Amino acid sequence: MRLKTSEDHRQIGELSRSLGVTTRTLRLYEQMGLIGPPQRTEGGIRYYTKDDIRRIKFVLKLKELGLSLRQMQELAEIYHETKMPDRIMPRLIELLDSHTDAIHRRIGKLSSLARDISEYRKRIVDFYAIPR
Amino acid sequence: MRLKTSEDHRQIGELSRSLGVTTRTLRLYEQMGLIGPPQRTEGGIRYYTKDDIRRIKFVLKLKELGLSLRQMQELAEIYHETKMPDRIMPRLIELLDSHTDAIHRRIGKLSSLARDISEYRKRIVDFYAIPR
DNA sequence: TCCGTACTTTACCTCAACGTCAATGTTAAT
DNA sequence: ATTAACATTGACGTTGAGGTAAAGTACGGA
Repeated sequence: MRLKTSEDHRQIGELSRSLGVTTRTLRLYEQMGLIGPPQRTEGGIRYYTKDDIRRIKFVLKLKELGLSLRQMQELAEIYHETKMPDRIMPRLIELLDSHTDAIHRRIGKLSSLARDISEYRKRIVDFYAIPR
Repeated sequence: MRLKTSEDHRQIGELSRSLGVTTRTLRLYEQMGLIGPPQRTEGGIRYYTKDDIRRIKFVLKLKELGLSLRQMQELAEIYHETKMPDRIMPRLIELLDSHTDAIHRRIGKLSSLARDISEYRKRIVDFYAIPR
């Protein structure tokens, strides 16, 4: 039997499939330092432990919440410097807050944009319909 | 006196400034066929007429409404094929409509995202605040 | 031991809409 | 004629988040 999905060690292909990302993504995150490098076999094949996987899921969650990879890199740096979540959590909250603000601003813009468009559309339709 | 802002002929720098875009943008739009090539002096310097400028403003308006350059290219092609706005207006309306839909979808996503974030934030704050 | 599949790294490609040089040419005014 | 300010084209860079291909290696089952 393959080592593929034994209790605590999953290799990249299977893991990526189960997480809904590509292997490229996992390697990229590793390369960017968002996740720590996992253990390897003699031959160099990555094997991810439960902890690794939790870490990855955390990163994916943050991404889903709209943090950019760059921001997560920043968090990872703080994390490595202090090793304590005491420092990282305030920063994370800060990032989430500013992101929320940005979202609300964006929503505002899009709303007014939608209004503009419908107005513009109306003018076009009127102009296009009446002249005949 | 410079020819820069004489009645009907404005050169690219002054025009771009007054429109709030860069010269690069105007040249790009021309290169992409979104706006027709303006007259040039003997030496090759672009001089924009009022008509040119109206056209540019139209393009910028559409852009403001969220049309991509690619979509405007498409419109320009239709326009060149038929030379009649009879064809172009329905297509423009179509594009505006689909764009409006996209905006509303995007707003929906962002709204739920904002909710997710605030929930997540709360969990973090709770977890961070209580344990001591 | 061989095969097929999964894995490895490296490196270039994608999209959008420009930004930013660089090297050179044109214009208008003095 | 010189100079300052502007213009020209072309090419490469940027941002974000990976995609894709190539060429080679590792592993597990038969």
